[in-house]
Amino acid sequence: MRVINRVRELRQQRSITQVKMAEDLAITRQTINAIEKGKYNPSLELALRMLAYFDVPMEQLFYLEEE
Amino acid sequence: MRVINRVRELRQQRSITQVKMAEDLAITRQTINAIEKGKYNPSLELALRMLAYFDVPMEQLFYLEEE
DNA sequence: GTTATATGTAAAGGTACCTTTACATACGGA
DNA sequence: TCCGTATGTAAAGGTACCTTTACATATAAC
Repeated sequence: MRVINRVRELRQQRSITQVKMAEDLAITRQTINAIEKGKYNPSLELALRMLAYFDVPMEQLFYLEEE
Repeated sequence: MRVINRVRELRQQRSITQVKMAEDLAITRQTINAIEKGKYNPSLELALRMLAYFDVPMEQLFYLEEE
């Protein structure tokens, strides 16, 4: 059960750079990049902050891959 | 920005024990207990599995405490 | 062709998450 | 009382998350 994320898609839809998003969320650019590249999942807290940032419900940003 | 969770409330509403919930989710009872007691937050993956388990949207199980 | 912007990646370190193993308290029923 | 069930908690170990620092490539503008 992997977690799929659409961070890159939503970020690019809004024409936001990794740098700006990192600043806005008070985290590092490397963290954004690693999450977009699927290196690891964000913590629940960071995931919730990203939902608020993009103003979307969970299922539009993170969801479980079934198998 | 703390994460608030209502795991205990939803679990008890459904009359499910920590033991059964842990078995159903294939995790340990200690993990359920620690999360209910606020010792730490679940990973995003486990949080998503709990949403599916209780069949509720994110905001009914986990949300950010504002301040 | 140099500069600025955006992104990719890596190593090292700290903390959070989750496990296994173990012991403990509280409660209800036989 | 004794037993079974439910819950609380602790220590030790492994992996995941996130940081700081650093260097790297690609592109577009001037």
